Amino acid sequence: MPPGQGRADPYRVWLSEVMLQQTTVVAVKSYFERFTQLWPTVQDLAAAPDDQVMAEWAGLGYYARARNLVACARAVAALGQFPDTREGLAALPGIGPYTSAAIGAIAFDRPETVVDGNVERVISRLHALEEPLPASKPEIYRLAAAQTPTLRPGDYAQAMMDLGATICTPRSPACGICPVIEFCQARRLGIAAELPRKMPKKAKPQRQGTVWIGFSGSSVLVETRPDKGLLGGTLAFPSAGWDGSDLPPPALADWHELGLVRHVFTHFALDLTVMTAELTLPPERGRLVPLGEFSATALPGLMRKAWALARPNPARPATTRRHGKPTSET
DNA sequence: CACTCGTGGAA
DNA sequence: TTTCCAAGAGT
Repeated sequence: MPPGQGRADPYRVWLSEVMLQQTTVVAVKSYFERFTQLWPTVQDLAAAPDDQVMAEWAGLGYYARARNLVACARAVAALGQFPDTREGLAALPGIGPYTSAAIGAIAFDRPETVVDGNVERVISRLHALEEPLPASKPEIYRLAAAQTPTLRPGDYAQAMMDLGATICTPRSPACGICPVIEFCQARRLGIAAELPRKMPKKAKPQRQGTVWIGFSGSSVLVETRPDKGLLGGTLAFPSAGWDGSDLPPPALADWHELGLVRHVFTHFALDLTVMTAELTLPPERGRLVPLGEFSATALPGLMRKAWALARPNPARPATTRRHGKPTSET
């Protein structure tokens, strides 16, 4: 997508913008390449099975994005093409205020006001906004809209985001090489690095839970999680105690403890006890999958950590199978 | 409007 | 080790 060279493929713009929601470019890159290779067009993606898309998304996080991605692809396939207006785009699942504006500007050359975290920071500093986020968002949007050009709005939007990502960074902004330093009120006041101010965030509560990794010969017991809620729609091992569910083990068996997995979600931290057993009775939930057909890459990060303790042939045996406090407690 | 929803890298 | 946080959306 050379700057100023016509328009980018709406499908690729959409896919990349959705993947980049709250996710770094480095983390997205390989996923984007994989998705566009597997599904070159929105029609291809629309025809893909849900579980295959979920498996390819595994590890990227925020799994509602993957579920909305498929729903959106199917809606667009039914329409025949992507809507070319912000309103039309925003009506699709997984496309909100930011993404609809970004696609409109980048793919359809529309002068939409594109405001992401980068733009919020750049605008906050340019105008030295002292009011903390998120209360300052309406004012940020007004100021951003007032300086959005009608010429090459897509390049402008990406330039603003690149400025925030590479120069006007959250910590230690590189004001010395900033191309718009002469317009920056925060720099003039010497408070650039302190903006935007933010409301203090709540501490993360600690949760406990248990995950059961059961084997039956050369098969392992897995389940697909409900679409709603934590890790919604992902492949997982049966678990309980941490996500609102309080189910018993998925099968009556001689479960024994393998260790503890620590994981941090957006709004809580989790200590998950990993149990394993050889199943001699049919499981009451989940399904047995032959290890030859099982790949940990289809699991979300939390479940990959648990699998690392239970997998039959650890390529590299972990030096520590137990986390927590090795000192006391036997 | 406050809360839910992942993950991994950097300071 | 702890904290922050990254091209937000849905409810």
